[in-house]
Order: sequence, then structure tokens, then C-alpha cells
Amino acid sequence: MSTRFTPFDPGAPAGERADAARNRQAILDAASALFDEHGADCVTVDQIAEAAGVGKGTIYRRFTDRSGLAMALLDQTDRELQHAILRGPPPLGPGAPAGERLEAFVGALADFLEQHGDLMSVAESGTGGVWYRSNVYASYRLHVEVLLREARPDADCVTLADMVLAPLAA
Amino acid sequence: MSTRFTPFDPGAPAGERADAARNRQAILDAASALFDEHGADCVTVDQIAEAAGVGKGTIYRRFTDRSGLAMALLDQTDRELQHAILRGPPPLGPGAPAGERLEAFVGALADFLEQHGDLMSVAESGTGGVWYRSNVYASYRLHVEVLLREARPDADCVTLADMVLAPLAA
DNA sequence: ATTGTAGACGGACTACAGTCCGCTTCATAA
DNA sequence: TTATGAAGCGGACTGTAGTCCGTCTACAAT
Repeated sequence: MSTRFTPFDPGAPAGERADAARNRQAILDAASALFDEHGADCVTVDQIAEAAGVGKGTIYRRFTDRSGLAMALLDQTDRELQHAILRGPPPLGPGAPAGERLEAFVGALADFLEQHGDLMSVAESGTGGVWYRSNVYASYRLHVEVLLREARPDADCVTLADMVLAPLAA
Repeated sequence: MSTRFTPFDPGAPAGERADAARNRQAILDAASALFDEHGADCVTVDQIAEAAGVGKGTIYRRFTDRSGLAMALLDQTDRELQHAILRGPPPLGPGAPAGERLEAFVGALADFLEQHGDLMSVAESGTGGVWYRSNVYASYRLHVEVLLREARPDADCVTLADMVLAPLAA
């Protein structure tokens, strides 16, 4: 049988070679740091490659293009948020009353947008950007709708959910 | 007093020098021809410059950037359409019943989109793209709303107008 | 007709995204 | 342990957008 070591790491291709995985993470880390420091659109792919200690070809092998890299980073953050919602401590995670959870979620969403707005616009520009947004939107929307239904059983939750998530479309 | 000759040419800076005007027109003509022939995103700025017989610096002096040039071209076509609507022959222009004018307008709009869709997406990508779309949208919308009000006095013309123009948002 | 100058011109230059391909490394199976 | 080939790597290279700046010219004032 195969003894290939494949750690649990959603977002990574299955059966990825160890060096490849190492590089992928290095790239994500370097990109994340540089984007945080200089803003997403003041960082070149070459800078990321150098900071990550890889050639630029490696970046393009992993992440189709600049916007693909941005999407991967967003994906990572998004996954953390999803985890905090589904299994993290209250009030964001399960255990608190729906109203409080909702409030916590809106706060977390605001942080997310504030910290990664520019990254989102990079991700948006390029193949697959639309797909990404619609996917993320759908999952958050479901969460909000469920919470709303619990907090306000008699309201028009579908419409309200869209209103809560409106900032995500900006 | 100044004797500078300033032909009526909306879209041109007032008091533009004669050579500058000549070049501006040459650029627009060349760009229009090349875009028509090869599609808006298979034509480089250098190609346009060469075809127009000017240096590329000249293009950037006139039109902020690639998308600015695309916008200028759209502006020109748009102005022709507006003119046909306001002063041209029926059924697009005044004189026909509102229903027929509306139909003619929708047809004209479809042609416009079919012929310049790619140009619009170039114009969209870049500073001012949003401004452009919202401006054009507003003026067409007014036209449609007025016609609708005449053709169907008792309908919800505001909503209907948006529906007619929906393809413009795609 | 001469001349001063604001403004236009052009094309070399820079910066950046994305490609290409010969070389290296990893995982596996003999 | 070694051989093998699939996968990955790096960085030079290409193509394009957009900038810069020395030169030139159309216009107006004289």
C-alpha cells in the first residue's frame, strides 16, 4: 500500500508531494505577511516568491494566477471563520442564544471585510472570482438564515438574511 | 480675442490644439477599426498607436489608459444612439407610437451590446468604469421609463424600465 | 514675419504578470 | 539500495500596460 503522508489540509490537492506542500504553505505565509504589511495591490508576485524562498514558477504552478493566490488566502481565513462558527466557543460558536450568535457573526464578518477587502477585490478580478464569492456567500447566508429563524420565528428570514449580508456584496 | 477654431465635437477638451484633435480622431478611428477586426482584448495599445501613426505616449496623453480609450469609443457610439433616439427618424426617433419606439429601442440596445460587449468589459476594468456605466444606464433608463409611461400609463414603469435594461447589467 | 511658450509628441524605458523548459527531487517498486 | 519516471522547481524570457522626458510645433502676441 501507499505510505504517502497526507496530512489533513483542506485546500491542498490530495497526494501532494511533501516538498510541494511545504512550498505551498511557505507561499501562503509569505503572501499573507506581505499583503498584511503593504496591502494586497502593492505586492508583486516576484516579491512573494522571494519572501517565500521559491521561484515564481512555483507560485504559478500552485495557484493559477495572482487572483488564484488571493482566493486561496481568503479560503484559508474563511475556513477559520467557518470553524469558529461551527465548533468554536460561544458567542460565535454554538451554545449562545441565536440573537447573540448573530451579533457575534456580524461583528466577525465586519472584521473579515475590513481586514481582507482588498484581497477580495484582487480575487474578484480573474477567473473563478465570481464562483468564489457566490460560494462563500451561500454558506454564510445559510448560517444567518438559520439563526434568524430561531431568533425571530415570524420574520421574513430570507429577505433579512440578504440584508445582513449586503455588505459582503460591496 | 481668440480666433481658435473649435469645431463642435462633444467629448473633446475645449480649446484643443488642431494637431491634437487630428491625432485624437486618428486614434479613435484606428482603435475602432482594430477592435472591430480582432476583438477588444486582442489589440494592444502599441498596435493602435502604430495604426494611428502616433506614438504611444500620445494615446496616454489623450485617454488616461486603455479603459479610458474604450470608454471614449463607447461614448461616441452611445452619442450616436442618443442622437438617433432624440432626433433621428422613427421608429427609433420621435414620431412613432411609444410601443413601437420601445421595441425599436430594445432592438438597437441589443445591437449595441452585441457589437460592443467586449469593449464594455474593457471599459469596466479601470478607473471610472463604474461612473460610465451608471451614467449611460441612467440616461437610457429615463428614455425607457418615459416611453413606458406613455404606452402603459397604469403599469409600474419604474420596475419595468429596470427589467428592460437588465441585459445592460450583464 | 518673428518669436516665446504652453502644450503636444514619440518612443525608449520600467514594472509586472504570466510562460517555458531544462534540471532536480521525491516516492515507489524491484 | 538503487533505478526510474512523474512531479515539482527556478528563473530567464516574453508580452503588455503605463511612465518619462527631451524635442518639436501650433498658436498668439508683437
